[in-house]
Amino acid sequence: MSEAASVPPAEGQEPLERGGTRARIQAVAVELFTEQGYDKTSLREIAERLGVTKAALYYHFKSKDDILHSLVDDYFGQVDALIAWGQSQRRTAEVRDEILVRYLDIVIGGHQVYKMLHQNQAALAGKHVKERGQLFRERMNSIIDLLTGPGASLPERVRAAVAASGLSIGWMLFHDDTQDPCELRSAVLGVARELTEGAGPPAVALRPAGQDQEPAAARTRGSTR
Amino acid sequence: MSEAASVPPAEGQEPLERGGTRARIQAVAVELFTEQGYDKTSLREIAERLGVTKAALYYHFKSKDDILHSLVDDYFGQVDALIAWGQSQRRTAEVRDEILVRYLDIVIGGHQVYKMLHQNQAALAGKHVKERGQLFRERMNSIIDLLTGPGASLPERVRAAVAASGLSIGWMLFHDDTQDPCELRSAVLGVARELTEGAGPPAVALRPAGQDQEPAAARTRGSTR
DNA sequence: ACCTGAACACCGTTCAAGT
DNA sequence: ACCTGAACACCGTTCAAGT
Repeated sequence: MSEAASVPPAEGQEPLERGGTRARIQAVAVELFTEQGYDKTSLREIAERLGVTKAALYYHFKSKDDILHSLVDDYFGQVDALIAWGQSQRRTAEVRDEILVRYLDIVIGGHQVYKMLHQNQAALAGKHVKERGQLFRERMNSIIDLLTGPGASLPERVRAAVAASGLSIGWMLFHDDTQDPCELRSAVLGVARELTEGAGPPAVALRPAGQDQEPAAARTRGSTR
Repeated sequence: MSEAASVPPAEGQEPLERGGTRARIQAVAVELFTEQGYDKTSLREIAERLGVTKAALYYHFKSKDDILHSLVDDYFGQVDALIAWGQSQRRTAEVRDEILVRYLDIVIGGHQVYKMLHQNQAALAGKHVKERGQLFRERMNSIIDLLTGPGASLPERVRAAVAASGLSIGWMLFHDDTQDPCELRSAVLGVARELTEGAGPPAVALRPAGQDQEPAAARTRGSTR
């Protein structure tokens, strides 16, 4: 049932768990947090489903909050890696497009966790509003910077914000209803691309002026297929 | 401090509150729910801030959940009214634009409550997932229908979804940082308009073909100023 | 190393009782 | 009509103790 792959996974900063109880706790937690919400899920429920006592959970995690944050770290770690990658690249249209694609794939891959996080934003915001609570906002601002450049105007930044958050919103909104995820991926990506193309540092005209035939019509409808 | 207007407000379906204790509870609740989150806010805190006991709150509301839902009803009532209005109108480009404007103004007017609801989505999803929990999704689907028409393709529906949710996301994301809300309103609205123009039932060409000068350039950048 | 049993303060909710 | 005081089951957390 909860058998790991035959080759042991590369050891991260977490101590390697042999019995896998820690991972089983995470799996049950992400399921219940998504179904019922973080605060409505009690540690007793998690413990009962695993056949242990409440107190046993405290051997593996410092607190209930710590379980949630172990999940958060996994997800935002991917986003942070993407942002770091983007910051190391030159600011070209190709890189900006690649950021959209990679960000969408992170959202798609972490669909379950992302949905859970999105529903439980309040639980992420601790009383000490120093680091937490602004998790989404911080990342979004970094992504906006990558998509526009530092000195962009407000309308340009709004376009980038709607493009990036539109990827996740669009995916989450239609994912449960669609029977063709591939088509949805293309549609969502198409909208985001449309909002970001022509963004970035003010470029000189690339094509010699003169033959601007049918420039609007081709962009208006989603021609991703 | 908490003095009502001199002219008594029109009586709704709620029993008219003379002392205004009920309204005071709502005001304190919306504040604390936004700051700390629904689940992290205890009834004791609300009661203490009002100088009453916990049990006193149960005279005005059936439960803690009931306080939250009284706030929800106020907000979604406005959205439902907009949707009903939209459904009674003809499906023209003007009506679709008016829907965007009115929806944005609802978001702006209910900024505080909207932010609170968005952060506490998990609290809204009861265990009985019949009516609740899908509050946002239901409304969004109705708005998408109004902006596109029933037989729209997936890319068209995604465009409308990103446009509508972009209004609220864009507003929430930049509102705290901007010092010119009017400029932000224009920028956000501009992006949404760009995503919805050309939507709706397949229209015949409105202008006689022939003089399509510079159609794309003016639309590409936000020319709201 | 991994888990239990019992205790702690706090939570939402109820209800008889007061004015 | 409006509110209190005391009780209820449940929650997250701790900790000495077991293997």
